[in-house]
Amino acid sequence: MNNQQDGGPLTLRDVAAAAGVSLATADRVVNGRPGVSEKTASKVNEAVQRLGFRPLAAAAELARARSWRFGVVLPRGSNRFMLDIADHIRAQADWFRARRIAVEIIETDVFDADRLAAELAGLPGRFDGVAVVALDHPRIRVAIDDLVDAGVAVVTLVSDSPSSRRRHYVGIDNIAAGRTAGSLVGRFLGRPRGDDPGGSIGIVTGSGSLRDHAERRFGFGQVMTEEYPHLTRLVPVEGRDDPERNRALVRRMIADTPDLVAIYNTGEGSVGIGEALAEAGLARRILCVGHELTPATRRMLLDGTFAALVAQDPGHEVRSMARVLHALVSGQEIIAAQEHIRVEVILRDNLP
Amino acid sequence: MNNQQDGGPLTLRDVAAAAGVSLATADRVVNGRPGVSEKTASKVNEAVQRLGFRPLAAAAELARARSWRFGVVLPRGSNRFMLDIADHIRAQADWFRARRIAVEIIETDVFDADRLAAELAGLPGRFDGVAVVALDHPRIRVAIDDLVDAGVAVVTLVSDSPSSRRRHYVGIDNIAAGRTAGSLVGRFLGRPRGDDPGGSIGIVTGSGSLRDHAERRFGFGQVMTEEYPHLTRLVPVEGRDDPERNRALVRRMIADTPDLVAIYNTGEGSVGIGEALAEAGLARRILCVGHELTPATRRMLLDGTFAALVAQDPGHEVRSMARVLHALVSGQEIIAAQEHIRVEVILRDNLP
DNA sequence: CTGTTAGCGCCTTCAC
DNA sequence: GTGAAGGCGCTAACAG
Repeated sequence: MNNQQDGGPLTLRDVAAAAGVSLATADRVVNGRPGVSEKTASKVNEAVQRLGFRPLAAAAELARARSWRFGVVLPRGSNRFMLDIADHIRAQADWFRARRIAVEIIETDVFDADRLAAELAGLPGRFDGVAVVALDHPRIRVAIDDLVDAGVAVVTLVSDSPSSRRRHYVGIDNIAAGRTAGSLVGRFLGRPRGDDPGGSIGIVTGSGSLRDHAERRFGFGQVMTEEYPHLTRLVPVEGRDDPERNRALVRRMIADTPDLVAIYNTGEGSVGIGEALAEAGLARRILCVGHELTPATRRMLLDGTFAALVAQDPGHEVRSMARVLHALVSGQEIIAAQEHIRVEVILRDNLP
Repeated sequence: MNNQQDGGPLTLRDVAAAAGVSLATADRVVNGRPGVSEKTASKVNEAVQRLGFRPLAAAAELARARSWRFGVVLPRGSNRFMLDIADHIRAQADWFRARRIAVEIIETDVFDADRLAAELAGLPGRFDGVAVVALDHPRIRVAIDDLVDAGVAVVTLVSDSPSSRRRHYVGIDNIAAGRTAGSLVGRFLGRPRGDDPGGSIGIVTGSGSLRDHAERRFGFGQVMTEEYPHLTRLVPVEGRDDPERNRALVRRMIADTPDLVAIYNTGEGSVGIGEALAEAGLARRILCVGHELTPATRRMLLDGTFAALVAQDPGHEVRSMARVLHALVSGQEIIAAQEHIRVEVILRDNLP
């Protein structure tokens, strides 16, 4: 790491001197601004290379003296996970302030494409950067592309709109998340032995049309088909992430499925599943795997109702969103490796 | 988040004006420096509260114009995981440079307490902050405390010395990591059914005296005893994290243990275990759980030799170390929640 | 196309 | 105990 012959830290001024140009010219080259001849530019670049110059971020930030407005579009009301996202944004207030970033959380009906599209249409001019919990819907794609065309830096958050021209997606690979859930269920149930008939697996999902849930079901199904063909998957039931609905659905599932051995919930509202099982005296006897760490799922992990959770860290996601938007608006590079959001597996024993 | 009535961003100058003092005095109060009377201080503090002032990090950093020297003491030669740590430190070079931090990696024989203690004794004066992969040994405790007394900010990395006065430990809870491994092994093997005799579990460990490995064995044993008493744990064998030794040990283990059903490796060198199993035609038939994601363990996860890994993210650890040391030397607060290093579970399906 | 110059917001001598 | 003034390294007007 001893990569600089310390004769006092290297500044742009040193580079300018070494290249025989003025500070301003060196600055133009380093920041890729126009108005410099080919040869002067290469002289400066050569000096940058030779001296190993890197601009001091703090000084650049101070001198730029620009402030930014970011908007974060989240589903209104909503579930614990989204509330956590909002809380983490507020918890980052100092980070934002220290970078002259004003953040506004905009709550809207994300599940209604028209409403969401209309909301997005009103954003240019109000914000320099926008993070949105998106829908994979043609109207949303257009709305996002319009935002991008209006010069707004756009990233999707948690739920992607991959066909849009958003600059970045902050969230997990939901197919991988579903596969992970599938492997956990399959392995936890164990290999069939002797005359073991396998059994049925119930699938509770939020809605058939949400991309993230669909991807999870898809990944789950992949693993089940490939690796655990002796297990039967029931037709997914839709509880719209609502504990009450989930409870009713699971009650019926229990009644209708004598060989039920496991339940996979692709979304929120896991607590309803736990309640239905407890009522039937089946808690801990039927294997449950769900998503996201919340007070409710934490409790059910600790009491054994749920065996494992597949999760994404909302804190990481918010910090990543902040870094990425800031990098995008201020023209810095984003370090992909650092911004990868992991699919986490949480058992009772590695609860954070 | 609309917490500032924007009339242009708030600066220390505004606070000084509001409190009726000079910039310098306001600065002294805000940074808790001496030489201000009680009443002036409270006037300033009141203004800070009322206006909701937060200093702009970039300006502070620039004005401080101080540079720091950090040293990171790592085990010499060493395994893939430690090499990854070193690589991540080099990959953070820009981050460090942008904060005027010069980092030096110091390789030493961490496993020899005297050698390590001597190395640490030579550090004061050379560094403002030191991160060390420590040993839980009285001599190391003293060496760390001496460093702290010499005014050096010290954090332990990956392996702790909890009785020392190090300011922070950057690493995972190894008991939790061992428990997690235990739950994975227990659940993957499945509940005993009918006349199922359970089986034996081999334990491969680095050395009996390393604290992290001992803690992992302890956590693993806790879960086994509590939850899976039908499984027999063999006496741990010590392979010093060396693939060759591990291979020989596992060969013998296979020969001596007809009912071997699983192997848990608390440390490195998992590849030797995989090789021994492959030779015996037992790969994928004996359940393996190990630690840390490396090219070798990744391969064995993909081919099914290992069912799961319990891991810590070296990238997170290096970034956390950097943030914490920087915060310590520059007198900033550290956000505990953000610095918690997670015990990760990696399956084939959620490989990053 | 290139150079000069005045700050960005805070910290740190140095006087008072 | 308090204040005035210069500068940290870079950027962005403005001249030339």
